[in-house]
Parts: sequence; C-alpha cells; structure tokens
Amino acid sequence: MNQYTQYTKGCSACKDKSEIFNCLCQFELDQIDEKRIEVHFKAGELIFKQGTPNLHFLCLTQGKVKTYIEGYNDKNLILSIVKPVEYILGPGIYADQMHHFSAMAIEDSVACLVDLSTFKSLIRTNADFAEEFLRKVSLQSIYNYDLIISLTQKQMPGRIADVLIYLKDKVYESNPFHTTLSRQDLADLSGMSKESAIRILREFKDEGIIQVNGNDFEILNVDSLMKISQTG
Amino acid sequence: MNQYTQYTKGCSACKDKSEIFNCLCQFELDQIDEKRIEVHFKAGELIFKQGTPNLHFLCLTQGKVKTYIEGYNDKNLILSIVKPVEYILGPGIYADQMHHFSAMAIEDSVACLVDLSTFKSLIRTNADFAEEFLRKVSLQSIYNYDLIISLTQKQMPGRIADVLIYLKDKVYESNPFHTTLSRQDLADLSGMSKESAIRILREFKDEGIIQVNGNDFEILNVDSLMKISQTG
DNA sequence: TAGATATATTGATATATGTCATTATCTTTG
DNA sequence: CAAAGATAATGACATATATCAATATATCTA
Repeated sequence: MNQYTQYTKGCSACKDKSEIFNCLCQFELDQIDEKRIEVHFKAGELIFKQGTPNLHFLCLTQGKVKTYIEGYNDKNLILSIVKPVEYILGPGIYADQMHHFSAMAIEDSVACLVDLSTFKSLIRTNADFAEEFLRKVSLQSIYNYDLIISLTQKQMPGRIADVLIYLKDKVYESNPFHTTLSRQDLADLSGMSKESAIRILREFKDEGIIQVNGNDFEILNVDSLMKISQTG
Repeated sequence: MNQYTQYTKGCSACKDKSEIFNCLCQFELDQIDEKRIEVHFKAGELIFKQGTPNLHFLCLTQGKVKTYIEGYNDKNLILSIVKPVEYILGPGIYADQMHHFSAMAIEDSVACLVDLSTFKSLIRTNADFAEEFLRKVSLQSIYNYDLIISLTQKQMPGRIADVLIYLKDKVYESNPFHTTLSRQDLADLSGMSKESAIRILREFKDEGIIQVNGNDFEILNVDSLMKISQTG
C-alpha cells in the first residue's frame, strides 16, 4: 500500500466488472491483490512503450487509454481505446517479453500492475481462467481482422464512419459523446492524415450526418453512417 | 481409417516437426490420433470458408495453404501462407465458433482434422500444451501487427518488398524460389490491385533487384529490397 | 490579460494508386 | 493441333489521398 491506493477497494471490486476475474476464487484474487501495484496516470502520460520489456499484467480500473503501434515516419496507428474494467495485455508475454505497442492515458487513469509470473501461474493452474483469457485474446484477434479490412479495403469516408461508430458503441456508449481524442488521434484510428480526417468530418457535418462542436460529437443519422461504412 | 490414410504414420510422425505436439505425451498423442480425419485437397480447393462453423482443429501435414479474409467488393486479403507441419486455427474456437477467414490449398495438400472438444480438453488438462498454444497465438498476433503496419503505412514498393521477403524467408525458405501463387495472390498479399503488383514487380526487375520468369523468382539484391521495405 | 504555443481548419497542389481497355502469353481441352 | 479460356502485362486515364502552406482557433503560461 502507498499513498495512491487509499481510494480503491482491491481486486474484489473489479471482480464483478470483468469476466476474466470472475473465474478466480477468493484465494486467487487475494493473491493478485497482494501483488498489485496501483498507479495513477495523468491524461497524456505514457503507460508503457513499444520496444520495452513487458513485465506486467495491466488492468485499467479508471479512465481511458489508447493503445497504438508506432510505425514508420512517426506515424501511429491506434489499435484500440481501452476503458475500465479491462486489462491491457500484449502478445509479447508469451513470445518475446516485449511490448509490441505503446499505451497512453487519454484521460486521467488508474491502472493496477501485477507481475507476469503471478498471472502465468494462474493460467497454468486455473483452466477456466485460461479459457476465459483465450476467449479475450480471440475476440481481440477478431477485432483486429475487422480493423485490417476497414483500413485496407475502405476509402476514407468508410473508415471515419467506422471510427465514429466505434466511439459511439464501444468507447463512450452514448450518442452525443464528448471525446478527449485529438483530430490527430482520429486520424491515427483511421489510418489517414489529420487533414483528411478533418475534411471527411466536415463533409459528414455538411451532409447533416453528424453534429460536431470541438470535441463534442453527435451522430444524427446512424443509418446513413452505417451505409457509408458498408459501401466503403 | 479410410482409403486416404494409408500413406501416413499418424501423429507421432508430426510430433518432432511441431513444438506444440512436442508438449503431448504418447497417451495424448494417441487420443488425437484416434480421432483425426485425414483429408487430401487438390490445389485450388477450398478447405474451409469464412462464415461457416469452425468445428475442427486443422493440422497441415503436406502441401501449402493460403488463409485469407474475404472483404468488400470481392477483394481478398491473404493473411498467411501455411506450410507443414503447422496447424490452422482461427480465433473463432474460443469466441463464436465461426471461421473468420477462409483457407484454400495452393498446392496439393494433406490435412488432419480433429474435433475441437478433444483439442480444448487438452488445453484444459495440459498446461504446457496450453502455454505453447498461447505462444503460437501470440506470435501470430505479432505477425498481424507487422502486417497492419506494412499494409497501412507503406507504399506499394515497400509492400511488395515485404511480400517477396516473406516468401523467400518464411514460405519457401530458398532464394531462387518457385511459387504457385498467381499475380492476383501476390496482390492480395500486399493489399493492392493485381495491375499495380505487376507494375512494381516489373520496376524491381528493371532495376535489377529481382529476376522474374513466370512464377520463378530470384531476389538478386536482398539489401536493396530490405531498404525498400524500410523506407516504405 | 497578452503573448506564445499548440491544435484545428481550409485551400492549392502533387502523387500514389485504382480502373478500364487492349494486347500478349500461357494453359486447357475438344 | 487449333480454338478457347484463363492469366499476365502494358498504357491511358481518373481519382483518392497526402503534402505543403496559410490562416484560424483554442489552450497554456508568464
């Protein structure tokens, strides 16, 4: 325990909010609880960086985090926006122990770190936990396939439509929504230049499909946006 | 056993060729061996189709297979070329029991099918097997990240360079190599039109970087190709 | 509050890439 | 072997998208 842990109730509080923790018995939860380190991040702070050793299991309990690949020519590709209670776990743990993407808080956030040996031993000893983990990894993988297709086979309007639907349904789960993502972030989510992203947003606005006011978005015509997503 | 199984020696023959089978004891191997169905596919035959139920674990023992996502407007994206002894296993098994990509033989091939319940029970009971499986899934995931970056952040020459290096190093493992992939397949591997793929190949040929003769390829200047891959 | 700095927007332009049409080459088949 | 069909190659053209430059707006800071 340190000065940052005072407001949290430990892993039990997360249990009901996450399918994966629901597989653990009280003893196992206590095991993690003992080992966990709670860290507070301010918006904009780097949580971990691509290319550095991946030594912890990370569970986001408050705030929002973007995970992104740092590609060529300082271009980033945002893989996902993570919200609580969800863990952030790269493929490195079972491969080369390295981070293959970076994570940055886009809101003030709280995360718990648990060393990997604890996590891995749970995977070995608790088959339900392992299976639930495999389910998560699989869903992630399916999402990545959708992402690849969106990015490689759709033109800009379709990609921006996908991003807006993603933010509405998966990230903010509300229709007028406010985001702390910059225009550059929206571009990094859709694999285009920020100028292009801005232009498409303006077109959608002019066509009455969305309402934009700074970082406040409202999708006025969901059907139309879905159609644009389909036609590419 | 049916008329097709006469030439094979069972799972033991595959054991030494695949890390994942190396985790299994003789009893477990025999379990799979009993359940497996061996199927022969001719080049061009569909092995399984995206959108159909995923009911089997599939292990390729001979030949080569392309896995590909069927996207929009009849455009395919080839995810990988699988060679023996390697299994082909989609994310559907631990999610929605569906195939999220298709698989087609690009050479005459032999594959063994094992029902998923056998596979899943091994994952639950043999922690080494589960861990090795997670390692494979993770490596696949890392490869997919590289693929996303190649496809979204590199221009056509960089993408074709990546494909040629992939074929040389990972698929055929030899430098002059012969492929049964069509030009359309090369395009589907690099996310572009077949005309564009052909054009880039011609440029590489004119610059003396590669030698092409029908489906026989030789990379004359590997360094140059690596450089093109880097600069995008 | 004013200046400075970052972010967002817009327009003009260059270019990478796809599409279409045509011809060439290879492969199959009667 | 010749005809037919598929695959490959090439050129002309259209267009989606990035880049660059300029301005506007928001945000921070002294």
